[in-house]
Amino acid sequence: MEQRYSPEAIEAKWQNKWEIEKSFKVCEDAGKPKYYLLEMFPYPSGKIHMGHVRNYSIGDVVGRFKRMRGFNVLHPMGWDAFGMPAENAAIQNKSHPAKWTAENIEYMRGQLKRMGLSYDWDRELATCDLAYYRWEQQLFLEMYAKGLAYKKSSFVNWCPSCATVLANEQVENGACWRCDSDVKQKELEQWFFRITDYAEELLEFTDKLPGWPERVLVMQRNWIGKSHGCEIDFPLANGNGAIRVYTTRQDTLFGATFMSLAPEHPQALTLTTPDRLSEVKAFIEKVKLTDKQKRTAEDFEKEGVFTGSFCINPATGLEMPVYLANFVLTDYGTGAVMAVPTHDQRDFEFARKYDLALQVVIQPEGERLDPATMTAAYVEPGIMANSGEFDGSSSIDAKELIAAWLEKSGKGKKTVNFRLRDWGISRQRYWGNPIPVIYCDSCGTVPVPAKDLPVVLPLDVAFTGEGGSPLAKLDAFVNVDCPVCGKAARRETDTMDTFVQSSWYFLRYCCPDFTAGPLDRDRVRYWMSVDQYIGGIEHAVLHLLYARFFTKVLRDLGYVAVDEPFANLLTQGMVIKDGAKMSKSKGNVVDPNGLINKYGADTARLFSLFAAPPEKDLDWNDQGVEGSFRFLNRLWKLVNDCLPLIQTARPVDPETLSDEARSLRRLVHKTIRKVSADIDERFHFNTAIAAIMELVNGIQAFASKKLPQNSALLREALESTLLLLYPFVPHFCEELWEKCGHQGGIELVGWPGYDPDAAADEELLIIVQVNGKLRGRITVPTDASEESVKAGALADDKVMAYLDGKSPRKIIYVPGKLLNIVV
RNA sequence: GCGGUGGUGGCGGAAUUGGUAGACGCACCAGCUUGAGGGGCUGGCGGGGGCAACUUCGUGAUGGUUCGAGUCCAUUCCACCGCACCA
Repeated sequence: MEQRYSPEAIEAKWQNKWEIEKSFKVCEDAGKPKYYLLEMFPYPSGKIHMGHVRNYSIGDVVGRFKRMRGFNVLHPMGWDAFGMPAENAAIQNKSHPAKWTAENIEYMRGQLKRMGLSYDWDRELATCDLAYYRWEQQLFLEMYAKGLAYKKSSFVNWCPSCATVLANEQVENGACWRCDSDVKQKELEQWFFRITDYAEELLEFTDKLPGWPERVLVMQRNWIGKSHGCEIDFPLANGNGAIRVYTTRQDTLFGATFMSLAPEHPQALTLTTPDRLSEVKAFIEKVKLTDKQKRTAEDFEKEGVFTGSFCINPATGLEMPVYLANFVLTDYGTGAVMAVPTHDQRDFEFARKYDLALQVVIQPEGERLDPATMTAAYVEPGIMANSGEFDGSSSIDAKELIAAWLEKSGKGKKTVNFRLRDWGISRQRYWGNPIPVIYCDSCGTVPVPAKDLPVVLPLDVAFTGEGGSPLAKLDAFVNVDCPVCGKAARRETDTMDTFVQSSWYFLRYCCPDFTAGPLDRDRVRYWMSVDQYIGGIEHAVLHLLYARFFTKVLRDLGYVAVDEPFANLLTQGMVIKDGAKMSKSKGNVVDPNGLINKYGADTARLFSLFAAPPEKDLDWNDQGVEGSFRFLNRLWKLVNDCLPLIQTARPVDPETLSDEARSLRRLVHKTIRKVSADIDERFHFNTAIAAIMELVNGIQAFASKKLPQNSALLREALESTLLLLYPFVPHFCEELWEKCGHQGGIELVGWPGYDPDAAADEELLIIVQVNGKLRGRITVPTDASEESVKAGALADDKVMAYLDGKSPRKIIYVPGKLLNIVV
């Protein structure tokens, strides 16, 4: 009779059943509320790690809970399958990225299935499948037609190790986000997505995403980097044109005494006088060779070179020497800065070094700055000085006044500037989605006509590891007739950034089998937006910004009806062990396979959910895993011991219960109430599990008492426990549920409701304080009046001792909770 | 420097609206069970004092508001994360 808890057999049994019956397959159903639940899809790197276990365990609790609650839950899974590691592995193993990727997917799919995750596997997709990326090519061409995809020559971030371009978002501390090599600057013709067209809306909607963590929104706002300022033209002294600057400090205009240009500024060389040419060229070369990270560090020595030219301050009419300066960034504002050494620290240091003029135009209140004795720039607000008609007003007002004066006089205009740059998507790599474009000597850049799509990524390619894209060496791919004029032309050999694929995969999940276009508008309309998205914080800017951009573009192309893709975002914490993030290099990884082999998937899931709330870092602890396993064993034994009682039990009759029995039943219904709220409202799975553990402790204590056993109550208590625990440990609960004599599975039963009467307290514990300190506890009937509670408290021996004969000055009563006697 | 998050027992963490600080679990200690190991069961477990009932202190620090503060306010220290020469 007694049977040990053996997860291996149980888990295989239920996983098999779910697979055969396609238990989690969904389609659109107008009769049910929909719930789109999504976890960030993995890169098929080889095998899953603990971060995946945690991410997908969190998701699965939500999915199973929502299904029990009657929602039509879309819960898909797929593979972010293009990318560099596949190519690198292919070079190393003399294999093929397609083979490596397919094998990894095969293996990792098996691992996910062993975790018992409730995905609709019929919707599985891999971004490297033609059935996926072909539609992305169509979307690219639609974006090209609208001017949202374009090509330009620019200085780009170049990773020499990966031999490819990186987006700004993929450069971390001047190094490649993937391989950590130093990133160099290189001038290349590149494809871009015009994300800057959406900068304003992307920013605006960060205030309309209440379901997102504040820090992610803040990071996105900072990344977009909107600022208000002015563009001002400084005429050249020789009368040949002007230099345009961007500034947010137009209030300091009268104090601008020289001009600083980025070394890459297009006017840098044309402004250089012949006598200065060799020195300027040497400076530009030097800056280009400097590592960008070092160059943009705050403490990097400010250096520059005089071009020999002068421009005119449009406010003062004074001549200003034009310098090139290493700290001026070419891709922010206009790449030219009006230098105000008295009120900007960088300009101050620069002016001191090159002995340039200083003019104070903002005086702190009650103080007079003297340029001769200043040791640092004064950057705070103050009173305007040396600024003509603006003298005497506050510098805060002067910002507006001078902006208005510039506009009126035609010398400048108010403008808004963004830090966000367009998204460079060209990658000089093979394992990606080919950019569907042809170059013709006569016709220029020609998009591949719709009838010729898709551009299939050829598989018969050699992986030598020598520089350059393998595609460029494949004549059969490169050489093509121009679709316009028919003459010999060349294909684009760059592929798209893998972040393009992950920018719309969640839309394709709505209709993965659709063959008439990228998206089935009706099905997308039914499912979108994603109700809950769950993933790592590392994508706070990259993926989550690109996906928002794509959703807005696809909305404007008529494919989707929503403004934002993800209504609620949960960023789960990292998995930590021995004080550091789990990683191969630290040698502190716990292999999910070993864990599942030893304890089963249910224990792995339970511990990863119990040890910390989802958004916090999880401190991995092998002994803690033992504790979770122990709990399941204890419950297993308890249910099995009670089976004979359960199987013959009738429904509970509240009228016949003893005091102990009513008390246990109260615990059952209170626990249902708490667990429901913890899962649904707060995603606090750790406290939900703790409450269930308390319930099990209570049931066990009751069952072990030598009381006449109440089979009806035990049945209600244990079966409620199984229902509550099901989202966390589904195999375990299904198995015991079946043993209790039920057929058809737990999800059909639905989430248990609680009986308010059964959960209601019969008497109340009132905390009695004297002067705010705990001095006694009294129990009173639930309907006790304030007067009777006060009388009861004052009559309490301990309370009386503390009152020491003094009469209360004031008595505060919090109904049903607490009484504070002030003396 | 700017922004965000956090600081509670030996450890992970509870305390949802300002109302019993330390739920639940881990580790540890004692006892029972078992041939031993393992496992299981029972009890204890913030610091100081006391045989004990009990008492006193205690949520990074300092001050404040309040009958009452882990929770609110001010100042401050520390840790982690993100951004950072952005004109």
